[in-house]
Amino acid sequence: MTTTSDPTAPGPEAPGTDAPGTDAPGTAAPAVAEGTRWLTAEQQRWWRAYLLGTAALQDALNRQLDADADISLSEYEILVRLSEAPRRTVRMSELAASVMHSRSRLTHTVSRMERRGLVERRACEDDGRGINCTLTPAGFDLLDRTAPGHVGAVRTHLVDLLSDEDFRVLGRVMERIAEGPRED
Amino acid sequence: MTTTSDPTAPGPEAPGTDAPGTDAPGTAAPAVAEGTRWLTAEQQRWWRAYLLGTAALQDALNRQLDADADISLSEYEILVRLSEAPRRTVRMSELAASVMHSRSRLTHTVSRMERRGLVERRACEDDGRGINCTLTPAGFDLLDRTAPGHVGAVRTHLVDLLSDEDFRVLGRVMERIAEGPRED
DNA sequence: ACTAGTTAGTTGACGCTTCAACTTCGGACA
DNA sequence: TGTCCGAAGTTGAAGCGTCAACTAACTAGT
Repeated sequence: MTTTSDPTAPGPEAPGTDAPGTDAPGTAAPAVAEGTRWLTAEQQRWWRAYLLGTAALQDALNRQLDADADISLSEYEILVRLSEAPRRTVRMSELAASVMHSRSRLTHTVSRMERRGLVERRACEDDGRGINCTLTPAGFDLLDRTAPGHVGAVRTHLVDLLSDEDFRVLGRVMERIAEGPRED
Repeated sequence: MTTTSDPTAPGPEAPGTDAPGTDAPGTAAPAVAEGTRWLTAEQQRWWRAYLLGTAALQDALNRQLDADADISLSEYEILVRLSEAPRRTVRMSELAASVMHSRSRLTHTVSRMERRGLVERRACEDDGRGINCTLTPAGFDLLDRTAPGHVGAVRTHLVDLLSDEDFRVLGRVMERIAEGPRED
């Protein structure tokens, strides 16, 4: 497998059995707390697949968007949320919540997007603290041009790899994860 | 729903029906290419859940690890990979591949970890280009101390929210996603 | 009205990631 | 042997995200 360039057989000094990750440490491990509910070998496999899968998908989508429109997936998501809102306008804090960004992060991102002319900010009428973020025509055009390529990527890297049923399960599972444990 | 602070009814000028994201644009949209296979409303819902779910989980795990051990999830994964290897040693490029990081990213991360005394780098015997990365005792200790808390977080934010069957499906699905479409 | 507490949003510094450029080494082939 | 190409790693700059600190405005209790 090309990996075993090390000829040292797993002899006495070779560890590897008692390494904690998310699995149980080998039999009588030292400093490890005892009450821990480690993952089974199978669960560990799924967990690792999760980490690699999400990383791969994120990567693929980001690259596609960056190449096609010089925007990131997060920026794309912001454009989408705005495009769907009543006057293509959403308050900063709502926008932040809807894409799961911190307010700080959204401020930075929106500032960059504003510099590019994709969105505009304007003070809220009814709430002196609020700021409304609006999608500009240029921003909408960009989204419009970018959407087909993006959907294509989502399909090839995700949807088309799965049966309808699997995708449905994935979706429901993700909804539960997004909600999180009882009151986050 | 607290969101509709805007009293303007969806009248003539109010858009929102023809906004492309991953869904189909409303009826006769303008500039949108015609051949696009948009996502159905249901698929879109799952896709959005995916984005929010993965974001939430990443966040929760990173916070837990950062609070407990001042390391990120990526750093934790590196510690795990090393701890499992024959001499707690892995070549940089293999390590990068195993956690899906670019070589550059791994170099930077490992440099930081080396400064903290968690890992060490040493030239490869057999290949003049290669660099071996080894987990130090201090690094292993950190992993050892951190693992229980981390597994706990993985359980509360993921495993315990799902039935065994759902988790299995999630895992298999993620394996397919990680592999990606025919030859990446 | 006054104060305290909360919510909305921004800012700047610092840390992590990406990207392109670079160095070094190994393998193939003449 | 010399040359060429690709693989392994590193580097520094620039972009993005996080964190803590800050301003400003709403809310509430007195």
